[in-house]
Amino acid sequence: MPVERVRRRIPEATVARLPVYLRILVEQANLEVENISSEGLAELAGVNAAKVRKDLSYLGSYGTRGVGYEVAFLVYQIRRELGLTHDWPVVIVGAGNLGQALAGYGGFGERGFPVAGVVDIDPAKLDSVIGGVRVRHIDDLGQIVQSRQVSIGVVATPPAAAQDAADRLVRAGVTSILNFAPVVLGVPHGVSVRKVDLAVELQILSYYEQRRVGVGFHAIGSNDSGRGASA
Amino acid sequence: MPVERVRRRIPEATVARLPVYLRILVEQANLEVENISSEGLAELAGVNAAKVRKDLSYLGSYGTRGVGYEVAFLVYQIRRELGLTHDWPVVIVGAGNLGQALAGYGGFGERGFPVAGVVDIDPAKLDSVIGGVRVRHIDDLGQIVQSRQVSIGVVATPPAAAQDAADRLVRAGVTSILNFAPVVLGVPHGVSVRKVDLAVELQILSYYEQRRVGVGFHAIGSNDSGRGASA
DNA sequence: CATTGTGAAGCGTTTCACAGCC
DNA sequence: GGCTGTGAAACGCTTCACAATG
Repeated sequence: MPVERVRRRIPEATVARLPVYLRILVEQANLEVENISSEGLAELAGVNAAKVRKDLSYLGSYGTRGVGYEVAFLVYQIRRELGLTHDWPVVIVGAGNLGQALAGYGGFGERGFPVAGVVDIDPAKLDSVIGGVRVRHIDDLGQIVQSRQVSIGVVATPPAAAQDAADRLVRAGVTSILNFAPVVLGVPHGVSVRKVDLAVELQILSYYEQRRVGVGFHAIGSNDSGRGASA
Repeated sequence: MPVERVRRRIPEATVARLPVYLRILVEQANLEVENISSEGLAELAGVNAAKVRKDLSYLGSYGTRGVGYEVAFLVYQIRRELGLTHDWPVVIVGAGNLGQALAGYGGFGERGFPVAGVVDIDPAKLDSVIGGVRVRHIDDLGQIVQSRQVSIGVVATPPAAAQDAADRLVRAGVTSILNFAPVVLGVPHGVSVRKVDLAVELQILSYYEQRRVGVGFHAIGSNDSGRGASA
């Protein structure tokens, strides 16, 4: 067992940006870029350089004054901090339109989140194969979670079934949920939930779109990760 | 022409929550609930009652002390404020896995965002019909945007094509973009962008999941809209 | 001497607490 | 009496500005 050292508490807003930095740094590494300044990374991430420096400072002092940050090293540090040193198998509940698209989308596994299973409550959907995974009955959830050590579940059901899906996931032992259903999930204390809600996103855009009429401007923040309007 | 009255500036964080309140209020209206207190709405939305009151106060003083808020009236006011009094046709760029799922997902149109068109650059994808809409070539974008008065575009392309998609959308006259590609889009000042990035969401969950090991607790915020861990 | 790392100021959001009102 | 509306306090995040430094 490796000894866990004391972990600094990283602000939520920073945690939400680290994945963005990570993606950019990996791209830069592929382009054989060895060093990057806070200024350079900020540009690519669409944020302010001071923010980049502050964010990275939570990981430790890994930059070199006058030079910048070593790309490969930063990639390593961010991966470690985000817990991306190993895979996190996920289980998808709901084999409808969205569940299928998610399971079929290869990017999941590539990025360290292999689909350990797809389950549905509808017998008609069973045994079809999506993205190389056979759809199983929701009653198999516990077994899948146990055997594959799943700790992240994805709710891709219709709204009416979402709370039940979440309850089942929690009962099966899942402690993080990514919710695509337009429903506020109730989960026990200690379970993390993040939601992705298309209608909400569009309605937010609608608000700024409406304001645009007769006004000349608008800047718009976004999902924690600070992307907005930009040039 | 209706006279536009002076519009209060609503904080971004509040704008992101209004769609959630709206959805809940519509549900309550369907359940024939006539009045709701800030406490009640807060419970259903998974937020604090004071926040609900402050949020709603930006719309005006529409509550009744000692009673609460009239559900139907609030629905109307939030709709108006969000610009949901008319439809906002959207155009989807990218007819791959995700683009198809989005176009096929009926919820779009129902919620006031009918799919005015789906375009792709790949000739092989043309003319297939998704969700009742025929896939057209990306060169038709301008024509679609013009004729259908589209101001919101959805980028559902692979990452490498996302910036080009955004550029084309902007050239066609779109002023709001919902981006599903894991890429930071550069857009001219005045164009709103919101992004939905599955990998980022999963990586954020990974962070808290990792922290969980050996610790006993965690609360986790989310996409501007304040859903977190709860009981 | 370019660039990091970081106190301190600034700003937006949340929460408290209570006066105001039905 | 119960619940809203809102100043004011508390909090967290962002940005500034500059000393530290390879």
